Amino acid sequence: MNYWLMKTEPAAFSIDDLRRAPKQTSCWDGVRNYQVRNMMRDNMKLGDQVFIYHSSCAEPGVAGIAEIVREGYPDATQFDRKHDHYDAKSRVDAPRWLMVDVKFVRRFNRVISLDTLRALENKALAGMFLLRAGNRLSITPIAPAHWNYILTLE
DNA sequence: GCCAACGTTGGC
DNA sequence: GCCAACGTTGGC
Repeated sequence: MNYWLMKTEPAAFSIDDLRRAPKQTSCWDGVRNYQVRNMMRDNMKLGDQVFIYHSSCAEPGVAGIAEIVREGYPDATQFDRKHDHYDAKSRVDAPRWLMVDVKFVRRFNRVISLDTLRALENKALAGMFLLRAGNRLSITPIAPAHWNYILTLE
């Protein structure tokens, strides 16, 4: 099993929105980065566990856990002319962008803040992808040891 | 709102 | 294939 971290802006879609969604499940659309697309296509598997990370908000950090319940399939928004994520260069018979479905697992009792994670970047969380300078990927892999350590921070 | 980082685009 | 311009991300 693999572990991931997926970023979302809580003003747009938060861990609570996922908890309240039908079947507590949502597609994860809008990815328009090839590295992230490739991870969705090649590496994200059913049952993989995901940290839901809140970005661009008062307290950026890990807010809870979700699970992959459907592997990569075409992101419908790429073909919707009225949608912000419309991609005129993508073709229905050769979709450029994928999404996965995620299901709510649980919300943390408190957000494990970016500050908290940063304080450990040269210690228990050395090499964590999220903490690398300039990292802007909306989905990053998490090492199992880091996953387990972060759980102890709750 | 600023700005550093860095991915993407497109002219050459 | 190079690289300047441009757009986006996301913390602050």
